[in-house]
Amino acid sequence: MEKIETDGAFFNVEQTLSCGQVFRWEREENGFLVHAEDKTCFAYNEGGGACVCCEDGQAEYFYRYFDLAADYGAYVRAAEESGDQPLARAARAGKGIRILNQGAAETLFSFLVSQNNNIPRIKGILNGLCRQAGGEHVFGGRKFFSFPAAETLADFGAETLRAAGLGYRAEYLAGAAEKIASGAFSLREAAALPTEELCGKLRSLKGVGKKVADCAALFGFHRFDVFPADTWIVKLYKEDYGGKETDAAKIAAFFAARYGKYAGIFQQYLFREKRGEGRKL
DNA sequence: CTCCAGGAGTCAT
DNA sequence: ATGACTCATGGA
Repeated sequence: MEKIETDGAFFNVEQTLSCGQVFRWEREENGFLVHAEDKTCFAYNEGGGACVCCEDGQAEYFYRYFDLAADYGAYVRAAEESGDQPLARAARAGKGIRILNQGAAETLFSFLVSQNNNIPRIKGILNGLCRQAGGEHVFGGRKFFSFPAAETLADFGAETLRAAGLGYRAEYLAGAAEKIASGAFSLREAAALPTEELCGKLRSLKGVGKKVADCAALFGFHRFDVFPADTWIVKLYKEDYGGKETDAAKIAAFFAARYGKYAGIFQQYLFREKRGEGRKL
């Protein structure tokens, strides 16, 4: 077992996990189990610090996963000095958020499932998919299910996915998995594209619209220059920014232009603040 | 019962 | 370019 210890001033595990960027995690007694692709770790805050425990040889993976090389104090400072009061308040309250480096495929598939759905149910569906289609891996002597490979999801097919509770999204996931598995869609090539082209390529997949593409770009490709606009952000825009647009795409463009290279992380501060901390996930 | 959830595709203006 | 309608599913 390996252990990463770091300062907790700008790394709060609960905030990082509960702000909607990741679905595969569970609260334990003194921390959180976090599942990423075919690995699991245990993360917690304690006495002003943060710790991540993982299997031997995975420290580098999780160091990058939690984006521990980046200076999130600088993001918080930028938000506080922006003169944007709702943003400054949200950043102060959520200063422990970090944008994870999740696997591109897992992120894309997860946010395909997320459309017109709620977070507890998304978590349930994804856990079910892992149990049915994912392999097993071990952490701390316990067995956990991995996120399924695109090939496995493609083999499952739309009917099986529909039975797993995906509803009308089953065809979308099956189609995307098939294109990725066959090589017709290359996530590796997509990763080399500038953000706008990356989003365009993602949106060429059926079922991937503006919102899902933005989430995949931010959470799966670590592009901070997008601002995913969901129903909560629309509400925030109307109530706290006095905006009069109603189209989510225009609202996303408004914030993306406003916040530039910080749009993604600022979006997480605002999303978490608007959705509220006390919510059961 | 209706409404909503980290929306997107399709078709009619 | 914009607007309504529809697409499963479960919880409130």
